Amino acid sequence: MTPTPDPTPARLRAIPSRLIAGAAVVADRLVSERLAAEGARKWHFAVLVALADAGAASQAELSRRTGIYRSDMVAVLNELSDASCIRREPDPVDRRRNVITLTATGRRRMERLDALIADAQRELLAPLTAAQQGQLTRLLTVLTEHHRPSHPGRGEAH
Amino acid sequence: MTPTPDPTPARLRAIPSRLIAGAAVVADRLVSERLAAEGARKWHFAVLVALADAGAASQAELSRRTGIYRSDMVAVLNELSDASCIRREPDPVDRRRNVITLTATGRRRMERLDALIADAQRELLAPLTAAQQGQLTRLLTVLTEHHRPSHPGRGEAH
DNA sequence: CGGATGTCAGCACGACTGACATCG
DNA sequence: CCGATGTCAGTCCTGCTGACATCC
Repeated sequence: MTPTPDPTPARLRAIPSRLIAGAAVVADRLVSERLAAEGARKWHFAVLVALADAGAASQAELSRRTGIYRSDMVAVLNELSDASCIRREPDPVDRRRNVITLTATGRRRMERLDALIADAQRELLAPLTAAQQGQLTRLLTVLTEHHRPSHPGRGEAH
Repeated sequence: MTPTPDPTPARLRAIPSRLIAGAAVVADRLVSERLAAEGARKWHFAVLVALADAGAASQAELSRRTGIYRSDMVAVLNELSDASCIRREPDPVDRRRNVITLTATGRRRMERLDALIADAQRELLAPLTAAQQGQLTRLLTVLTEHHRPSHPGRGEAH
């Protein structure tokens, strides 16, 4: 009957950083569960999209596109390679680099995962109206954009 | 000169769960850095507030109020106890329990940490107008409230 | 030479599980 | 007996660091 009153003190519930953290947990669970059903993780999807949308690249470049550390990128690419989603070949013009290429299998997989993630987003944002969903993403975009590593103060002009 | 163009593909940047995750990283860094300057972590603050706002309680009850697992609560309380912020005494009426009480030292520490965290929130939300800050917290409240563990579908009425 | 690259080993943390003894 | 409690041990994941050999 009683709607399970939240035992969390109001003062804690009102802290924005805590709200964001809570939302992140929910969002991550939603996404990860769907992807897990397909044996994938979000990093796989991120790399696949980075390749599909911006073309073949070195591992370091993929790190920058996705935000994955280049140390961790190794394992992700190994898994994607084992699943024939990508090819990893030495760069003929720069022998330090590997050129990562998306395969047809990889593209199909990306599209499949894309659908799963879109579902998760829908479920995540379901409690909000369409207008509110737009507001939220806009606000978060401004916020994160403004807090980029290269954006500690307010700009790089000096 | 060029403002360091974000190499992240637009498709990835537009995913709400990714936006939220990014914001969570920023928020967590901001808060944790401030607290680290004082040798504290967010769990310490959460427990102190839970005690100050809702009164003395058992460890299990504190777990529910703060969201910290009762396994991990042990270490947090040990640290708070070492710093004389709380007292941990066996409950005379239920000998399984410990009664956790906030000390005067603990209350002062809580107030100190509260100020630090408020600073962090201000910095976090600085890129938004006051109205937008209100919108964001409201939207996130609705979202998280609606995705509570006891709230998977849309309500407990049936 | 300085700097980038791919790789590996390892750390610190946080969420979480399992087990256990105690007790209501 | 069932269930809650406090505690400990240990797992898994992730963000991140350090080091190293290779190469521009």
